[in-house]
Amino acid sequence: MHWAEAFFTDDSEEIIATGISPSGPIHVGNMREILTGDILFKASLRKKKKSRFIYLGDDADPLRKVYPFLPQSYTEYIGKPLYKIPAPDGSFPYSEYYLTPFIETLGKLNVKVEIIRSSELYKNGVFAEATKILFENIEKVSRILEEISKRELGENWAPYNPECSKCGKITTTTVTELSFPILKYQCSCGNSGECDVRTDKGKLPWRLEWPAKWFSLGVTTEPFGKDHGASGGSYDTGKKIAEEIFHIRAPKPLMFERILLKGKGVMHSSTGINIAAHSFIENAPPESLRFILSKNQPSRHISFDPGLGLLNIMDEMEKYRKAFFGLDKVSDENLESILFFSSLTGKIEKPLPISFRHLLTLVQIYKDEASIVRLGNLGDENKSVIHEEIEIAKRWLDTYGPDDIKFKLLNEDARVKLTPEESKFISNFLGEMKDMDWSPESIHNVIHESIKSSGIDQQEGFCTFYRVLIGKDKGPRLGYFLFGLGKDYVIKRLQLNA
RNA sequence: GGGCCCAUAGCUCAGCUAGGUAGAGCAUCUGGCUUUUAACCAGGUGGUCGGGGGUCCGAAUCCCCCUGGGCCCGCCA
Repeated sequence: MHWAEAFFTDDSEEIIATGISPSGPIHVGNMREILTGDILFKASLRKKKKSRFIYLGDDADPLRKVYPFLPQSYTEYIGKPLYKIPAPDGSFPYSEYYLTPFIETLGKLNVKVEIIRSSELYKNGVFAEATKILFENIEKVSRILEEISKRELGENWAPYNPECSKCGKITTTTVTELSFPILKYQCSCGNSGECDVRTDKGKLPWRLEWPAKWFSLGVTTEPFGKDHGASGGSYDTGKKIAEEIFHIRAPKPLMFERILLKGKGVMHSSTGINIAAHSFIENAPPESLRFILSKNQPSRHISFDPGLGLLNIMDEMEKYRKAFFGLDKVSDENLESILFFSSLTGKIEKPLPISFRHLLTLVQIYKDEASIVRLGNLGDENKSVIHEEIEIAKRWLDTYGPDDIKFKLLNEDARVKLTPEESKFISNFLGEMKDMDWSPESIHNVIHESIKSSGIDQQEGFCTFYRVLIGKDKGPRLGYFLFGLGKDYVIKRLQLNA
């Protein structure tokens, strides 16, 4: 059984939650969380469970540091909530600047999720009840944190970080007095003040905010990265607080491994080792990302390769699709589930009449879409899908295409040095092509005949064409290639080099 | 110091939740074919399931120990 379907063992209602901090560009590695959640959500619906799926944007988190992609001037914003500071391009606020492309990306990936900003939860008092309970049990809460996470909280610890009314930071305040719902603080900027913890004038610390979220929203299932799952980590403390303070069951956890960028290491926004999610799905087939995540077990890390590796993924996905429609064979008992969870439309898409790999060749030969459709024998059936696929193929080549898969025609007047055997072969071909039927198949046949009649090595023969036309030793299938270039063009180039 | 994940064919991985004759793709080999940006078709070879112990009629699967690799463990997320 598929991992997502095996995850649910009863028919109770599910509220599946995920959260990603919009503190920077959301990258492919971050997508594992939301897509794992989405796959679980869809699996629960398939099992006829009543379910909701929530994404919580942690926009109330403070800016931690000046990330490498930020100007140095951001030093002044460190410690302030992301939804209260400006974005790098001058727009406002910071959090929406990174949330917007992410939300667009979700749409393109067929992720239908309720989007909630944690700032709203504070503003609307949704956390008020949870906060009250935490304050009422402050002794017990701090003991749990200290015992399970094996750290000391210190004298001035409070279950709430107030925002300084003067400097706006929530990381520099020290609580001096607390009696729910009002708390007094002293800030290192010199200011002191009061704050109502039922409002958005501050924030719960992460280890309390997480279980408070479970309590306030009724979360039953939550996928999260392994960093939360370490012993003594935030899931451990959250679980205990859920059970002993809020008297609820902690959500069923699904811990997933990280996504690595092949050859580079773990994806991280702060190290620069990452691919922005919105950029990947613009420059590669979006369903490939869903396919990768639904096919792999969450517990396994994924070595992500947007170049040649992606082509293999596409080959595999096309094979799966064909197999689903009885046109190929794949021995994977989860074939149908994997395809369903990869789908961008809610149903399993038919395979296109052309592979992504072949399309990459066509878009390099032909400038106009009409020719690609004609030469690829694509028909009118999937016009808009094919249009989109062609655009993606072009962008993929520009963005991730490895050099040995790209080619450019040489200038029309370029001369290439050939051996006598090669020249003879070209001449033979020119002789034979005069009154041939100009179609990909017959071109292919004539090439083979010319190879035989000139006694040249087979591979040499093919190489000769590529050297004359694109200056490389390898290239696209010659029949289609020459056909697309046009008879006149081919004759011209060959005569010049014969 | 603590924790999690991974280890199954040359490579990438299924199979482990509920123990019952060890699987796929790629690579390789054989045969076919009018070879091309990692061609296609048919068939074959290939594994003490990391090591050791235990439970069991029976273990890749469950339990314990060990080894190797990856990752995590103040705050923040």
